[in-house]
Amino acid sequence: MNQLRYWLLKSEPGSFSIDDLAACPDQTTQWDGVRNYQARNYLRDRMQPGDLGFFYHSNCRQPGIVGIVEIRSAGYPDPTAFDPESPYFDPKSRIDRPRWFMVDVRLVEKFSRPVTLKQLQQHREVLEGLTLLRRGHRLSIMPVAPEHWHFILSLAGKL
DNA sequence: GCCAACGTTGGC
DNA sequence: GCCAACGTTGGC
Repeated sequence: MNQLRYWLLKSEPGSFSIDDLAACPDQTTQWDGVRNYQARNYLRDRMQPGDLGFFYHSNCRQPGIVGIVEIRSAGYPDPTAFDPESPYFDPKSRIDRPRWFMVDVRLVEKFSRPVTLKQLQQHREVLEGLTLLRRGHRLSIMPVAPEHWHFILSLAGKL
């Protein structure tokens, strides 16, 4: 078994919030629709069942980390790319040569007290190198260093 | 392979 | 709604 990793997964609560995840059967969903190559590489090559991730709400009134999810599968081809009816359809992704990947994600817990982006920014020194805090970052899937993971957990009152 | 134009992201 | 930052596209 490889070392488990930590992640941060962004979602716009207007389209899919942590409450939406909580409402899913088995509190599990397919994390589909990722259309960025770097994020794709993480999904396809790095994520493994048992990894944990922060669920981050972006592009909303109060951006921040709202809970924890568990990665429940390795990466596998994202079928929405093959579906002409899907907003995520990509004709360049073919069944025999899939371009986009996804994983299954299950809710572990929703924080009673989210860790806001503002809070994270107040600890720039400790969180040095956290991709989320880098200027102009746009990755929707990013790795989180173990020390950052634990520090953020402490901000959430979980340690 | 360069690079300008364009579309998207996402905090504010 | 603004706009800076970024990724992608496509002409050359």
